[in-house]
Amino acid sequence: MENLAIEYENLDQKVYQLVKGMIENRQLLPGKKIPQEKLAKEMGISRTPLIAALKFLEHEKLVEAKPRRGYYVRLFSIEEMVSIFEIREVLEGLSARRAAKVITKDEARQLQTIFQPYLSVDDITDYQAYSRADRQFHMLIADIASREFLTSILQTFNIISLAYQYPTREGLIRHPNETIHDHLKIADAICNHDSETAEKLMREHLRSAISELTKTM
Amino acid sequence: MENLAIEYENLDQKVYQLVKGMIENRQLLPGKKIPQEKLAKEMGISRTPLIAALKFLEHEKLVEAKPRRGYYVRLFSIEEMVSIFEIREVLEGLSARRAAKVITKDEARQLQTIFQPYLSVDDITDYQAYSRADRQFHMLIADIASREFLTSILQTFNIISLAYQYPTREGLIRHPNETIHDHLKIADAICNHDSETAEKLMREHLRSAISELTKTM
DNA sequence: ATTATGAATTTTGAATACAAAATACATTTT
DNA sequence: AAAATGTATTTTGTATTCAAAATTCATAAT
Repeated sequence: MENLAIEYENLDQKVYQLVKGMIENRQLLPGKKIPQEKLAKEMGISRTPLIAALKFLEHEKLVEAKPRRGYYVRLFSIEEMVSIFEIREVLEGLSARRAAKVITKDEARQLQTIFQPYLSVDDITDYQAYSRADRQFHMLIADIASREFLTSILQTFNIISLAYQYPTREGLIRHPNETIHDHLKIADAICNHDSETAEKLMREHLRSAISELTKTM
Repeated sequence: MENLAIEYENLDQKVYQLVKGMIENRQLLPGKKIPQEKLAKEMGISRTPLIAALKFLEHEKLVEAKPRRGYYVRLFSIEEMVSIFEIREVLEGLSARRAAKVITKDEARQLQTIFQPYLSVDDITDYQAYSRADRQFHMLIADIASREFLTSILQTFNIISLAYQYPTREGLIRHPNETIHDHLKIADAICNHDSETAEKLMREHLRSAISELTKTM
């Protein structure tokens, strides 16, 4: 009677992923209007599933709906960025704590790998690559934590994505030469199952971004 | 050139509020399918804006889309409830801290008013009314905090709403006779601008719900 | 030359349309 | 009677349509 259910799917999620990707790699720029007809044509679909995807993104605050005027890629003020990082502080602190409790050997290897390429470099200049690594790092920790969370509630907040909309240096607030140390220490704490330290370090890491931001206000 | 813009609006948000309300007052029950045609007719609109609203609710996890099968009101397992409360712990802790910093005289009065009716009662039996007060209390704190957050990022998570989907006693996990004291102390701390204590008490309050929940697992 | 006006064009919000899939119901088979 | 099958009905996902609103662009007025 109940389903060993074949799971079907609809276009919503695929289109959502695509558009989100376009925002993340700056094919769609903050502040710019999203051309519905054009985009839909490019993807070979009608406006209906595109609008569905935009609704998701609107809810994630990655996109803004201006009624009768269309959808725009969200552009954050410094003040809003501070809010985003305050929320990240507590949420990713929780992620780090939980990740430390449930991480597997394999995931630990993955986590350690991300910043491997930068260990021997003493001045990091490729911001784009480092920004990608940074995001990957924070996302992976959220993913690991979310496995045991059973729901993937944490990622749906998507607060991490918002953070990279900062207008300079590929969304990086502090210089890679500084943050690389934070990242390595956090990774160590998580891999050593030291949940208390992991939470503490992650919070401090994000708090540093906040002080940096408030300086520019 | 730029707008002192008249702000227009569309049906999405109104329909969203309506459907959300129906879920909150249990006119639509957890696990039950949402009858689109019927609902749309009742509201005097087409399915288009209703579906838009359901997409929002899906993203908030208040509703679940089963492709080719429709939308269902979300039913949470105990494990998922624990996750929800872990997230509430850190997020509402942050809210309480910020609220304590920015609360006005007027808002303080409002906050103190919510549990006024229960001060003289020594056995609270109207769970429905108390549940409403409880939600109002947590929401108000989030609102106050969000004013200074500039974006209303915090409420959009809507994690608070999820919490009341718990299947017994109108979504209340601990008995009102116990929680009333927590609430009064939290309100006091916030009204006295004691942000540290406010955060600590709010966290403890939610942590108690978590232990209660884990007992039943 | 800038600013204002207004028609022409494009875009939006929402209803409607419709094929494909799911569900409900009746009928037949075991 | 229970299970399986087939048919009718309903519902879903997506495209299409269309009026109302916004934008663009050309022209006229200051």
